Order: sequence, then C-alpha cells, then structure tokens
Amino acid sequence: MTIKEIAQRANVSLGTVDRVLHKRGKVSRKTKERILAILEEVDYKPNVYARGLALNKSFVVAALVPDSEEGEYWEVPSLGIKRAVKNLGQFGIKVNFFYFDQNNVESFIERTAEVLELEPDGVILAPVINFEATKFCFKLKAKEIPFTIIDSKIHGDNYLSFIGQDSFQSGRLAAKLLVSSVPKQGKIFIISIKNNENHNRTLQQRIEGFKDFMLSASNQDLLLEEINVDQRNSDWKINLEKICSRKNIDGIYVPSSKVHFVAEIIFNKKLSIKLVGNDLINNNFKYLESGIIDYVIGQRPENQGYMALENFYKFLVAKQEISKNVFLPLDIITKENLMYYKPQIELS
Amino acid sequence: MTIKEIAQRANVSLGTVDRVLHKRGKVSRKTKERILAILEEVDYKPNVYARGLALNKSFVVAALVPDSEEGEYWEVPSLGIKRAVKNLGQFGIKVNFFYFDQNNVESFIERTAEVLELEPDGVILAPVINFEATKFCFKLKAKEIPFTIIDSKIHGDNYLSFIGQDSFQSGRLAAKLLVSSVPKQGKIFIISIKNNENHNRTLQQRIEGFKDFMLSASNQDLLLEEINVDQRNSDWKINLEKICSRKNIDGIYVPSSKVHFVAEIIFNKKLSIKLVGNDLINNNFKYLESGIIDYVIGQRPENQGYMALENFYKFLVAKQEISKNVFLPLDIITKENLMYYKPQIELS
DNA sequence: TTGTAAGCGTTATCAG
DNA sequence: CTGATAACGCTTACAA
Repeated sequence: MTIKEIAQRANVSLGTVDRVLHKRGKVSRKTKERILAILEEVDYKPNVYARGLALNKSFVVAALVPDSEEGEYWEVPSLGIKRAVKNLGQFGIKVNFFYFDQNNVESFIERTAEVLELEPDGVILAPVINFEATKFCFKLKAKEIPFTIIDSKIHGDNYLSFIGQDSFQSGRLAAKLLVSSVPKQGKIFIISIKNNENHNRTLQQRIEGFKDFMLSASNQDLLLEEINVDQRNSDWKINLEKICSRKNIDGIYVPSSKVHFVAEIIFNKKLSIKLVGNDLINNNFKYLESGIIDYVIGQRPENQGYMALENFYKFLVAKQEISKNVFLPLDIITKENLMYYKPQIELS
Repeated sequence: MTIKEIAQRANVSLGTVDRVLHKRGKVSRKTKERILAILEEVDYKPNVYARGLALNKSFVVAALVPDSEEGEYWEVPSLGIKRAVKNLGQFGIKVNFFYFDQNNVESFIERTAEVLELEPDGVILAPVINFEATKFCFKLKAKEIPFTIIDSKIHGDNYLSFIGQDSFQSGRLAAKLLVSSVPKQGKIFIISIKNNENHNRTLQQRIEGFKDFMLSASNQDLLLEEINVDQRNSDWKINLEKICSRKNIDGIYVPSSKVHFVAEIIFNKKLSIKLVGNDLINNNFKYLESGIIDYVIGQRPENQGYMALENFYKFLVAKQEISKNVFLPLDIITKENLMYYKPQIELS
C-alpha cells in the first residue's frame, strides 16, 4: 500500500498524507484522524527503497579503537566493523577509523579531539583507557553524538548501546573449567600479564569472577595464588618462566589473550599444567590446537564490531529499535571445536 | 557516481550505459569498451535504493521445516527465519512456512508437493527425513528452484548453500567433555532416544564421532556401552530408568536434545552421573541451570534459520556471493555461560 | 490548511 | 545500434 493509494482512499492529496506521517505542517483534526485510521487499518509500511532514494543521504560513523599488529586481539573487532561496512555501506553508512595506542593515554586524547572535530553521526568506542573514555563520553553527550561502547562497560549509561561481554562471569566460567580439570587439592595460579599502569577493569573483573567461583566451589580444597607480571621489565619472560616452573602447579588462569606466553613456556619446559585463558587470537589458536592451552574463553569480538555498526545502521538509516545492552555469549573453545570459531573474514 | 554522470563522460545517453551494464541489446564495440573503461575507472556501484525501487519486485521463499511444540528443538530455526523476515522483509523477501510431522513421511511428501505447486523463488529445507528429502532436492533442481539446506547435510551437492553443523565433530566434542569429567577407568553409556524408524544421520554421526574420540583418547581405560530406547514402547520411560539405575555408571551421552529425559531420572533418583547432550531447548535449560546436565552442545539453530533466509536475500535481492557451506560453531554450554546463549527473540 | 510537481538513480520500453 | 522517456514510491519546496 503506497502513500498515493492511501491518499485516494482518504480523498486527499499525497502531500497531506505525508504531513500526518511526518507530523510536519498543519492538518485539520478531522482529515488527520481519517488518515491515521486508514494508516492503521492497512498497516502502512513505507517502501524503504523509495525512502532511501528520496532522502539520498549518508551517515558517517567514527570508530575509535586500539591499533594492533596482525593477530592481536584488537584487530578482530575492527575486522567485524569492516565486514559490516561491506554489507551495509551500500545503504549509506560510512566509517572513519581512529586508531590509538592503548598504552599511551595521549594518543587516545588526540584521537578523541579528531573525532569531535569530524562531528560524525555516531561513534563506536572501545573504552580500554577507562578514565579518559568516560570523559570523552560526556563530550559526545554534550554534542548530542550517539555512541556505542564495545568490549567492556564503563561508568555511566548515556550511551546508545553497549555490545560486549560480562567479564565477571567470564572469570567464573574460567574457574569452572580449571577447577574441573585439576585434582581436588590442587594448586592454581592466576597470572596477569600487563604492560601499562592503567586500571584495567576487564582484567580485574575476570579475576574477581574467578575468585567468586572458587569460593562457591567449596567442595574442593584448592590453593590459589595471584601473580602479576609486568612486561615493561626487561626480564619479564625469565620471571614468568620461574613462576611457571615452581613445584606442584596444577592449573594456571591468564585472564587475557596473553595466555600464549604461558603456553610457550609450558610447551618448552614440557610442564604438565592445565591452562585456561581468553580470546582466540592466532597465537592462542596454535596452542589450543596442540592441547597446551586447554580452554580459551571467547566473546565474539568480530561480532561485537559487526553489531556495533549494524546498530548504527538500524538507528540512523532504518530508524529501528535497538537493544541498549547486548552481552554476547562466552564461548568455550577447545581443541575439538576451535576450527569452527575462526572468524571467516575474506576482505578482498 | 551515477549512470547519468557516466553517460555524460562517455558522450552517450544513459540508455546505452544501461545496456552495457546489463549486457542487453546491442552496443557497438567501441562505445562499449569506452563505457566499460569508465565504469572500471570510477568503480561504479549501483545505488541499491534506486535499483530496488525501479525493479519493485519481491521474492517468495518456502520454508520446509518440522512442526514443533513450544520449547522443542525445531521451534528455534523457525524463529530465526521469522527474525530474518522482520529484518529483511522490507527488502522484498517473503516466506511461506510448510510444516511437516517429522515422524510421518507422508506429511513430508504432501508438503513437498505443495511447495512445488507454489513455485517459490527459493526453498529452505530441513532434511530430517533423509531419503525423501534427497528425492525432493532432485525435483527442485529440475525446476531450477535454488534451495538451502539447514541443520545437517544430505547426499548430493546441488544445493545453493548448506548451513548447519558438523555432527561427527559434535560427537567428538561431547566425548572430550565427558571423558575429562569421569574417572580414568569409568563406565560410559551412549543412550539414543528415538521415536521413529528413520535412519537419522545426525544421531549416527554424533555417535561415530563420540566413539572416534574414545578410541584416540587411549590414555584412559574406559568402558563404553551403546543403548537404544524406543519411545514408541509404552514403557520406555521405565526402561530408561532401569538403564540409568545400573551400577557404576560414571557418564552418559545422549546425542540429541532429548537429554532432559535422562536428566529427569538422574534428578529424581539422585544419581551421581555426568551427563552431556545436545541443544539448549527449555527442558535442557533448567537441568543445566541446576547442574544435572553438565554440558550441552549447541549449534546455533536460531542463527541457522536466520542465515538461511539472509542467504536468499543476498542471492536473490542483493546479487551477492554467498558461501556454499557454512558450519556453525559447536558451542559448549554449561551452567556458567548458559544465560548468554538464550536466543533473545522478541517477536511482537 | 491543502495540492502540485520536481527530483532521487535505476530499469525498461518504444521510437528513431 | 542509440536516445528519450515513463515509471517505481517517497520527500520536500512551493504555490494556492
């Protein structure tokens, strides 16, 4: 049913129908109600093609994400955004990437300034630099630029949508997997590998979740130790080796994608330790394949990127409702199912 | 860059450009090459809105899937298809559902006849009735109706695309999970619960995969027994109870969504048996939540349905390339991550 | 307050 | 072989 047909039914011109559809201009109460009734009755749905053609405009979304080498974690959400551009670009959604160094607060601040200058129609934000990201969100709010947060939540709820993971539950899940793989009186290490001072909320919440599970799994009598390794020390690898070589370790949890560093040591030293970590990046893939890493927990980073842009398509172009909070599933990945988790990205 | 602009550059009318774009009508070699060169140079991409508006046609896809009660497995792929209709319907994709009784070959044959009569632009087929489904595929091929197979593969490769699971690997994964949860010399049962005579390939392949893993995990000394339960016997539940109550069972694998029947028995009789099955249907959900079922393996049935229709959108409407085979990940679902696997379907 | 008409980019038809 | 033109359904500016 087209506007024209509706106009005929209502004995008005299509201009009048348009006015009630868009609530612009004045329409007499009587005709307005008549048209509304017909609209309701025929369940009018505008033709997206005609609408898109007539409007003929496009939107720019800024993606503010960490830069990354090939095979690193943050490469993946970006690939998801790029795949979305490939699918949705034809509908008038464009993306500008702004890459910052996640170990350099200054670079983040510089990029945020650039984004504000661009005045995009939307922003996709990876809030890894927590404090500054929160400040940036206030500025976006002030400029009335809608933004979507990916990966992990930050303080405040003035965002358009959040797409990411539940880090606490991720830690609980890791604990479940590790606890059920080690002896009842085993010794478990949590090893955090970091190379900056930032308060990393994701890491912190995973560790809290891990401990939470350990406390509730009281039928076991496990020994738990928490260890930090600082990559800025030149001898951090030797240090890590020493830690892993201690006697009687049954399991190790690395609450980040850096679990492959531990895997490498376990492999080289032929240690027999159950190992659980996060994220199916290439370096972890090979150790999963060989069984050195027992489980990796994934949170569909490629999907996160894709959905973030898709949400802007829905919001800006299709004027659809979107979910404010999307927690993607925590995938348990192990040797036997990893082959189907590799994101199939073929960007030509 | 529009056709009009290209026509200007080439000193021809836009009708001529259109002819070379669509390879229809005759165009002199010289002008054709000139236009082609410009098209290449400016990387011409047609405006999807204008195209959709001008073509103004819509496509009908027939979905041939098992009927189901609420909470049963086959409800979910249908919900995925419906969600896709909600998103893609506006672009001119319509779906007609044809539900058959998966325990009644006749009903399947009747539905296939109805589908052929409709002459749809595409078919989504759940090939649970293997033999007849294969025959139907030949008929579709003869009528040149493209079809997508969901869930599990059947013989032949004349389909447009397949979207489903690797059942063999699903069985291997189940074995891995069960083996790592039971004692080294434990006793494991595979219990198949069926209510028809059909040769169910999915079930068979899962069992084969399970055994394959058991053979390769030779460091354990496990006892394996394979048991069939026929739901057409009036006393099948009592029978199942007896089986589960045998002495010294450490683990049970039910290679289907019917694992909740075993869970119910384990719960009622307070047995201590590790339990692994398939599919996050409601009945399994509650037993996972309480920890009676240890792991369920899922294959994203909602996604399967969604992607099947999305593929037809890509193929019929957007004229995009589509993957011939999509194996969706085998998700490991357990108490600690199940809350994020529930498909969030709100069909208003 | 209401009607009219141009224009969005593509497709398809018809006349030259 | 080529050019001109109507049509698709909607938006928007302008005229009545």
